[in-house]
Amino acid sequence: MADLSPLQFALLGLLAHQKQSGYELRKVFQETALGDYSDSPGSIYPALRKLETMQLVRGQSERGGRRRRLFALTAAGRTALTSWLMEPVAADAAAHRASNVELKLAFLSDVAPGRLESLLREYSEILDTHLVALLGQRTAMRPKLSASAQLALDLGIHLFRARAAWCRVTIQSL
Amino acid sequence: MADLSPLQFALLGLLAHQKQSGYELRKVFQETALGDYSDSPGSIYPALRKLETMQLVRGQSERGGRRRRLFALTAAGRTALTSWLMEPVAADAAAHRASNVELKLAFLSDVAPGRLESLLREYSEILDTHLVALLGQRTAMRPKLSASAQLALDLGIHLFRARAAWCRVTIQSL
DNA sequence: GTTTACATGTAATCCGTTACATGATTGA
DNA sequence: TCAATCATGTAACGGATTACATGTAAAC
Repeated sequence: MADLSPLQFALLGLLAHQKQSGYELRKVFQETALGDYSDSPGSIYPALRKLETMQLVRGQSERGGRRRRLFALTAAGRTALTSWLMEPVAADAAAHRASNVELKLAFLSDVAPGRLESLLREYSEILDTHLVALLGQRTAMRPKLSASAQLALDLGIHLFRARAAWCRVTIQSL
Repeated sequence: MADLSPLQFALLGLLAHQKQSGYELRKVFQETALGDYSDSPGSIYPALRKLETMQLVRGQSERGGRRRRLFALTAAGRTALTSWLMEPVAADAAAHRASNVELKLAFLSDVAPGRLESLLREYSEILDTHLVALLGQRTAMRPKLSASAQLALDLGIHLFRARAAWCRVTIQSL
């Protein structure tokens, strides 16, 4: 199974929710905070076509009114999306793709709602170990860092703490 | 002035601190949380060469011991770095490059320490307005979102809040 | 003397961005 | 009818990733 780009997973996730045209998908990226993808057609349409040749989505031209293509997930597409969501969080963390987890979160209910709690637990654990590493880095490098570099590191630590805290609260509330 | 990639700015910033070889720079990306750049030579060396042809850095081969090239900022390089740091934060925010600000933070003391407070203030303001937008989005879209999509949005909001809070505290402490 | 770390490079590839280009439909 | 929105595409470009490739010096 060739793995896909974050953009392609985002498209699969959105299509899992409902059939949409390229234009509609594009607007989602424009208007919401779903990853920082370009709102330009040059990214979405080629990505969709690629997913189509991989048979993960199927596009059907509507007739009547404006010409447009409605894309839907295929069974294979749903499988690909699901197995991505099921992947251990450690894989993303190892690849330094922290935001992948947050992207996954957005699509979980549509495809694999049972995965929610385990994903949060895994994420929480990864965050904790990463935090320990960052704190170690801080004490080790403190003397060598300029004042603002220390601030940058502090901000990083602060954000990881915030993530971890959010995970804990959210797990509690389940 | 052609603008540079985040990686190139990161390299300039690191070189502003001290002369270093490509190998040393590479290790910084490997070992620290400075952006999520690859630790592979395929990214750093070409980027350095490009900076060199632009005359923003100058590399000098050391003789004796191992063969290696020590890179240093040129005057033009320092100017380019400084003007990037001085750029209004709004420009980054508009380009959806939130993490650019955090990258800038890391290098501020070495080049433009006076910029620290104004940068934090600008960032803080941008974060606040962005937060308002996100909260609006949440109330507007709440009914249409799946449970996990709401969680993803919540996490996003939580992290922005954490950033904003950190800014306020840090500004206070100056 | 052989492994490990130092040190630099190139080539293939992929993918996102930017910019350009086209045309249909709706609404004022 | 004229502007705005809907809707899709392509072409050029840049830059990062991956993998490959090479060689030296230190350490054991």
